[in-house]
Amino acid sequence: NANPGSASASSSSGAKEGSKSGAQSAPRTRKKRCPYSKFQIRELEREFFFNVYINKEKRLQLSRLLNLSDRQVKIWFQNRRMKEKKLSRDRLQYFSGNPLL
Amino acid sequence: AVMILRSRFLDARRKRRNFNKQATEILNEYFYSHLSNPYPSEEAKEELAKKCGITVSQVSNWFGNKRIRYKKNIGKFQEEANIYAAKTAVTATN
DNA sequence: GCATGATAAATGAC
DNA sequence: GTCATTTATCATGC
Repeated sequence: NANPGSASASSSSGAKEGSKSGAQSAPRTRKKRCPYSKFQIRELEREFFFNVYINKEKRLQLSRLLNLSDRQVKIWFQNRRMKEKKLSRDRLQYFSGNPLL
Repeated sequence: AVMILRSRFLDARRKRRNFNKQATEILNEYFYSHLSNPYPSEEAKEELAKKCGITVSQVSNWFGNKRIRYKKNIGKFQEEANIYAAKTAVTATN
């Protein structure tokens, strides 16, 4: 898997786009999608259960624990909220067809 | 009990079933007749979903997959493109 | 064994 | 912030 979840971390901080000064790099290469580990998902879901919106403080704390960037944690919560909304829509449609079971 | 239903529902989400041939025909017909801009509006998606007997999300999924897989290998879809191009041409003349 | 539909990271418009 | 989307990955069908 080569996930940064357990201990062999190398991604988050290291893979930053080095476009501070100097030559402005070409159309910034899109970050390759890397699935998160079970541990990372569990912790993210745990926090999501308590509050769907995470504050900056807990975000930084969680990002350090999971070896993810704060941006990654922020985006994960955004995507997770969208997922929850879609699940609600699907559930609604699902139970609308069946009176009960 | 609720949790059981929920977990069963979540598991069933990814149980994939292929669309029937008619639905695929409709989707492909729209895709190849809008090849320059294969982005159906929300209203168009709803209409396609209705005609295909699937959900709007499934229509979005289909177009998302179709766009990238077409772009990634146009040659593989050339034959398919020609078929639907001819089909739309026939319907246009009628 | 790939084709195909659905989901998970990541981006960008607004 | 939402939300449509891109891209890779997953899980299944056949």
